[in-house]
Amino acid sequence: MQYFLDVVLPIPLERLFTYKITPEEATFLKPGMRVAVPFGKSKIYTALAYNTHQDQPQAYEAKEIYQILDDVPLVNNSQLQHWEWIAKYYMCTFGEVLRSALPSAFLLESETLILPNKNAEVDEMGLEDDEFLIFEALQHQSALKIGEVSGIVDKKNVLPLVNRLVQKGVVLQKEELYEQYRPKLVRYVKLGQEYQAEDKLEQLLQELTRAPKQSQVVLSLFQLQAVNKKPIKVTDLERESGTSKAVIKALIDKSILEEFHIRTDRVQQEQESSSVDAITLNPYQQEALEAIKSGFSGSKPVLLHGVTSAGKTEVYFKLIQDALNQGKQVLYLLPEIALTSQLINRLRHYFGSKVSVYHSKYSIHERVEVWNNVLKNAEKAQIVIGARSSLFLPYSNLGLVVVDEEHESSFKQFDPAPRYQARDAAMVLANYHKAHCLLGSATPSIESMANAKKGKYGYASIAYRYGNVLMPDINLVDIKEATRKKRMKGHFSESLFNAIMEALEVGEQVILFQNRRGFAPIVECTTCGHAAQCPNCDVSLTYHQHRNQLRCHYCGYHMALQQACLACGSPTLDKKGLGTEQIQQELKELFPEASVGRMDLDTTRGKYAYEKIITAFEQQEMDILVGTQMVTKGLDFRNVSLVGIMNADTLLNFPDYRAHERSFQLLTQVAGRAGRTQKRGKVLIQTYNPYHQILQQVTTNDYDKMFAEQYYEREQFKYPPLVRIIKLTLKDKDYNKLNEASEWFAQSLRNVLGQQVLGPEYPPVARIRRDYLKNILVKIPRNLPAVQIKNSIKRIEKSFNAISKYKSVRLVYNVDHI
DNA sequence: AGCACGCCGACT
DNA sequence: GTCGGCGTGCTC
Repeated sequence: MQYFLDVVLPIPLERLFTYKITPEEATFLKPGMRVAVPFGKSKIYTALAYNTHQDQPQAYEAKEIYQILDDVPLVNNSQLQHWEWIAKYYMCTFGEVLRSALPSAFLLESETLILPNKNAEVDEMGLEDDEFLIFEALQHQSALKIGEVSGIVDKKNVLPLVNRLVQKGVVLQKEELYEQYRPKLVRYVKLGQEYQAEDKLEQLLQELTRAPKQSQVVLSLFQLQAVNKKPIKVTDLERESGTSKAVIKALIDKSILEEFHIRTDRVQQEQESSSVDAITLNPYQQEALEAIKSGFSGSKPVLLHGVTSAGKTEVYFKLIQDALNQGKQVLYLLPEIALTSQLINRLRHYFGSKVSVYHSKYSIHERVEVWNNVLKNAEKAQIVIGARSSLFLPYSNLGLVVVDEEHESSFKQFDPAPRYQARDAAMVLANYHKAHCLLGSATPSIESMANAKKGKYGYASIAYRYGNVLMPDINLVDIKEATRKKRMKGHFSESLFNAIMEALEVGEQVILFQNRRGFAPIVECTTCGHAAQCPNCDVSLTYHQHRNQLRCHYCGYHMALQQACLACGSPTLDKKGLGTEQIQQELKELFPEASVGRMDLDTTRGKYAYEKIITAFEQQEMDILVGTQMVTKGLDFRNVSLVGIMNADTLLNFPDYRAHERSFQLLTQVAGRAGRTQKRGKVLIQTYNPYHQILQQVTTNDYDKMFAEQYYEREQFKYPPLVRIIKLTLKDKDYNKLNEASEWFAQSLRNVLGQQVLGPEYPPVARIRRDYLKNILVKIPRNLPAVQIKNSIKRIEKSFNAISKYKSVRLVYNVDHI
């Protein structure tokens, strides 16, 4: 009897692939195990076993699998179910979900190796120059990778060359599968067998009198051993003895020391479960907790709406404790930028070693370890705190999902597929596990609040800040007026300037928010009006001062700043607009005594860059911190008394139906950084438009009014949450082809779906990386079945793909596009 | 997505 | 004349 295995490959192809397996393999294989399979001409890929069966494929001869990679499933059934839901709902393939869900170290791919053919007589004279180069290289090296061959002959495409060599019998080809994950081994040393006995020490030191460094090492080893009985790390010994690895190596070579390795987790938990004082809630928090629990008992997700600094975290902690007491796992989701060590430390403080962290700044190895711990339901992974990808971990026993900063738009993955909304996917996940789900925010998203009002979610609120701290005092500064009266110092109004001065005088810190990185967005010629454009995208280049460069924020293109205008040659270049860099520089001139830090994408690259800035600011090494969105999240700085928003209008004028909602959220969140202790914090918002309703709502902290107004507008103009939106983006290098293709697509959609189809329209940036873009929006009324409409769209896509002239046009779906 | 195959411009 | 550009088609 012949058995077959259907697998999912981590590629954007809709269908499963079928491989031949033996009866033994059929018994052994379970869904969710990884298998290595040959795919295409020569490659070996990692695939996920989906199901086994006996239906022989008719149209082709199935290949055999190459190898089974797991003893037990790496992915459990509820994950498979959940991933399938994501693929369906967000209109992408299972393979795409798989690719982003599994840590990359689990997805091995083969690499072609070139080996010398030992058995062949090689006619050296019959070889071309480049063939000879490879032949010679293989006399010294046992194998070459394709990339290395490429380097030796300095060519890009070396496959014809390799094929010629194979034909001439000079080399052999082999596909090697690399295991990317290696357990971390720590090197330890102990005294060699012969020297274990007490009395040998003296003799040993005697022997080493002529090697002072070596005897120092031996002495240090004894000292370390005396302090505790644990094994001694080579690194510790090196430090303690003040010598080098070479000295220790010499002792190992002499067999005086013996080395050994112990496998350790990269993900270290320093703190042991500590018996910390129980969390005590104030009456407001207690009330919220009761409300949440009553929502949970009705099996509803609950929205916790607590003002900034209300102490939502303590409420979460209580609920986490409850879940742990029931022996359940907890997932605590946060947007990437809010995952600070401040919070992680607090969590570890209460829950000790039960906490695991999972996010993109962790290495692939660390992610593998967290994955395995969750899979084992290990003690140290009872609580997972992480960014959106942590909802893909192999939970078996989830009791609580907390989504903090629920309103954050970064929960929606933008690129690549799956373009999922982690908050929504987390609720679905919670549902599969029959777990409780809590959404928390100081400024809930319109859709979550709408769900709460409809009774679909439970609702709890905390209206007062923790410890009776007052809400910050928020004031608007009219910079139109100030500019007219010439009362501006650079980009600072007099009021903001004075407020900064006052804060600095009493030794308090200031945060300034400017939602744009770089120095000045545009460098424009005042003679001819020309501004340098990106050659690949339809945007002006942004000037970055620290490198004196013009950069494109879409494709990364950069060039040196020109001395004269590229169009007319006159040197009258003027910097327009405002970025964080420029603010920083102006501050240095206005407040020469103050130390000014900057936090944006450019200064927070690298694993610890972000932490460093925060720590420096926390420890008051900086007086003023200038930053983009990053400064709005989850940071708790005690000494900040003033928050300034350089220009609120850039936020409000964003061309997007969510601009107002988002402005309110952002401004309220930054404002919340001010005055987290007894003294009332001060917030100054500079704007050209002080009568804007959103700014009024921010100053009066009137969420309800904001919600009512925005909800009304969404109703009027048919936007979420009243409709669902699917955005289709078509891309092509050819402008005319794209236009034609998108008209075709939009028309076909209209034929089926009628007036719910908008566009095609160019997005604000109509060309990115040499591709022209066009968007089509499909609005689905809440009362219509989304599944059917998605199927209709998929059908139209099929017909579209059958039109050969549109072959090159790429199509991207974005479901629930923000 | 990769990757091979296949057909056209710019260069040793 | 070849090298290498990317358009097109296929992957069990």
